[in-house]
Amino acid sequence: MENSVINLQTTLFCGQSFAWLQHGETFSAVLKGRLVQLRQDTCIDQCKEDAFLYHYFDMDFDYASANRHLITLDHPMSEAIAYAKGLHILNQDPWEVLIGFILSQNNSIKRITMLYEKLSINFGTEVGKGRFSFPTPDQLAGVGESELRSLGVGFRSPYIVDAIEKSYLLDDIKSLPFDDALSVLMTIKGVGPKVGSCILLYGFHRMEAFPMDTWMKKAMARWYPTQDSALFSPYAALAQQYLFHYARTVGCE
DNA sequence: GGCCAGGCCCCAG
DNA sequence: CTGGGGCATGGC
Repeated sequence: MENSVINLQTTLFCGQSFAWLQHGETFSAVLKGRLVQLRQDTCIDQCKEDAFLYHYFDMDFDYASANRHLITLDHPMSEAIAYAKGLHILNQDPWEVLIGFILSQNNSIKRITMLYEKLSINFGTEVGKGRFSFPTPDQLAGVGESELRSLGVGFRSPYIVDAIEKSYLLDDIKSLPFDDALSVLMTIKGVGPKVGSCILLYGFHRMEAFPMDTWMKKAMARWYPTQDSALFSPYAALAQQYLFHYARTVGCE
C-alpha cells in the first residue's frame, strides 16, 4: 500500500550507501559499470524495465508486511517507520560495501562519500560525464598504503590494503550462517562487529544483522534499555535502519 | 582552533 | 574478555 512505494531520497541517503549523488530532483550513481540516473516520479517504471535495478532496490521484499509487524512495538518504532516511509534496504555489491564501511569508521558520512568518490576517480573506469565506476579488487591490486594516505584515507589505509588482498573471502559468505560469516569478515583488518554487520546487511541482505554504531547505542539505551535485536526479529536489520535514521536526523529525545 | 565523525586495533589488567 | 587510548583527516 502506501509504504510499499519506495522513497528514493530516504533510501539513498539514510546511511546505507555512499555511491549516490543528488542534483536537483535527479539521483545518480555508477552501478554495474553504467551511469544510473533516477527521479522519484519515474523510479518505479525504470525498475520494472530493468531486472538489475529491480533487485538493487529490493522491490520484491514485502515491506508492508514487515512494517505491520514492527509497528506493533513500543515507542518510537511507529514514529520511526512513519518518518522513514518508503525506506528500502538496497542490495549492493558486497565489495563496494566492504570498502565503504571500512572507510566509515571514525568518519563522517560526508567525508566517506568523498573518499568513495576519490577511489572511483583514481582507480575506477570512466563511464562518461565525468563519472567513474567504483574500482574492482583487480583495479586496486597493488595499490599501496602511501598512495591511499595521499588521497586522505588516513589510518584506514592499511585496512583497505588488507581488504584488497582478502577480497576473495566475499565469495563464500553467502552460504554461511550469520555468525560464521561475521567471523570470516572480521579476519579482514579494520572489520569489526559493526562494519561486518553492515556488510552482511547491505551486501548480503541478512535481516538478522543489527549494526550497533554510536547512534544505535544511544537509541537503544534511550528507548529499549533492557532489550536487544531479538525484540525486532525477524526484521532486526530493517528496525535498525529505521531507528538509526530517526535517531540521527530527529534526535534521541 | 578545538571537536567530532555509522570503530577498530592494540595493549593492559 | 573488558576497558580505554590512539588514530588521519577535514567539515563544522
